[in-house]
Amino acid sequence: MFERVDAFVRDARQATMADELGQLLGEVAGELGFSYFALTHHVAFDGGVRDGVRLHNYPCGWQEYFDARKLGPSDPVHRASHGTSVGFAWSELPRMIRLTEADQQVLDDAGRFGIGNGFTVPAHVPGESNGSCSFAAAQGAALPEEQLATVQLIGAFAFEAARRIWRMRQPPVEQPALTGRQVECLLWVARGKSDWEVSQILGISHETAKRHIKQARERYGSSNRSLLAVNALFDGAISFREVLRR
Amino acid sequence: MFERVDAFVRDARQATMADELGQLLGEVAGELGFSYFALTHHVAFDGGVRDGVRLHNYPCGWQEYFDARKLGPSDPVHRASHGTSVGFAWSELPRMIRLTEADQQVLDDAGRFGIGNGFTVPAHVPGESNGSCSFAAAQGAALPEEQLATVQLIGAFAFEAARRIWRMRQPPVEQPALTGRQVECLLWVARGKSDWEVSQILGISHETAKRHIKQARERYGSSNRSLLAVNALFDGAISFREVLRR
DNA sequence: TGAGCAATGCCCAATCTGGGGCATATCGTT
DNA sequence: AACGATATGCCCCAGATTGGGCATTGCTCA
Repeated sequence: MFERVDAFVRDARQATMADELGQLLGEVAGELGFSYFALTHHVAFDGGVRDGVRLHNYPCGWQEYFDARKLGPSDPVHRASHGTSVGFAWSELPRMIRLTEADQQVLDDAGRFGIGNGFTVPAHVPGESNGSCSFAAAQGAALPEEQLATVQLIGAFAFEAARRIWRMRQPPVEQPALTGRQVECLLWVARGKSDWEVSQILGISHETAKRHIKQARERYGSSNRSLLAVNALFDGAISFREVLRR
Repeated sequence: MFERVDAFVRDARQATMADELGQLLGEVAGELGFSYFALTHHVAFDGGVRDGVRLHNYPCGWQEYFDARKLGPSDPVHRASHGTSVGFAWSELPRMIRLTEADQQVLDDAGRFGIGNGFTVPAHVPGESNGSCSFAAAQGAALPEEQLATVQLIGAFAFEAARRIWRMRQPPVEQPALTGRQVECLLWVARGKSDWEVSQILGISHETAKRHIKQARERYGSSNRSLLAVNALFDGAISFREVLRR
């Protein structure tokens, strides 16, 4: 199996086009005993090239179903993947997130489209949309349970290859990271401090603190400090651990 | 090799204490041909139990060197790991980030401590500190280049095991119960809406929206809406997926 | 059937925030 | 030497937020 993984990693590194990578993924998925694969960013797709990475061989109609409901960020499998750093079987979902009725509906509908049980490997890079790479059996077919380690590897390397290809396709605006001072201010903002309090804590003027916070907002395009805190937490610029420490 | 990985994953899942996991990591690192391992969150450590995950067997003195310079978030290897979703050899660093003189100094100093070349596997979970799991050869020794796939697997599963152990260690937080309306308002607050906008969206008066938001703040003891959003996200009253959907 | 709570509404006043603009000093890099 | 990025400072001002208080309606549960 290791040789197969190695071969996939080598091929994936060579690939220069999305279709090529899709082809490779389809082949390896089949060999591992899966009918389907799906490598995607967890964003709502509505046609733009800049939407994000997406490669899959799900049954006809599923993508339309998925997009019509804008499931990218809210699909239960995607949501569960936001809470872990390694792959998991979909049968674990109830232990990972609270499944709402809408979630259950999505899972049932997937079954109706012919999608059975599956494995999903999360792929998160700070500052980018969250993503994942899934492998699924056909409805009714058994999931090759012993393949989690292999799938974990294939999924991770496939996602990285996809990132590389998408970066080549549109190398554009690299989002300027927050400056050190902006992060410091941001931490205190997320801790509920006012501009003035932040200035006293950091030993700078009220106006300068305001400025750093304003620039952090602009970096994220956040209209106010609440959304700023949410966005910065989501992409890892600051973490709950730091913010709520002590 | 796959059996070795499987055995590690099984053992790691059983582990209930950090030291146990460290022991397992040390063993597998040695078997793979590495002298050192380091599994850590990328935060500045200053002694608190809540600082984050950190397990390593680096040479005596290195941790003090590292902490004195607060390298957690700025260490060049850590920084490089923030730009990828799969493991990489440290020899790739110059192609991944711009190495400043300070970075070069850190790498040179690591060599003086006896740390040679290594592999690092990133581990990111939205809303948590970034982290990674590294394996390094002794200074002068060759890096087992063919082990990247194995290291990728061990690193990922080890990090997840560490997250599980640290979560168990954290004291459980009791949830202030929010009313349904409070949660609805809160969602829009976290999305960056003003009181007035929330009132229009929910079809209630400006004053009533203010009231719900105020009461939600009081439930959490949050001094303002930014901290309210952070607290509510942290304990799961609202989730990134709901907030950032669409 | 009365207490408690969720949800709704309104008013006031002090403070905070967000959007402008202007300006200087210090770094690197080019 | 010029440029860009970062960090620092100050001013103005409209609108948003927060912290008080007061009051009604409908529901549930003991």
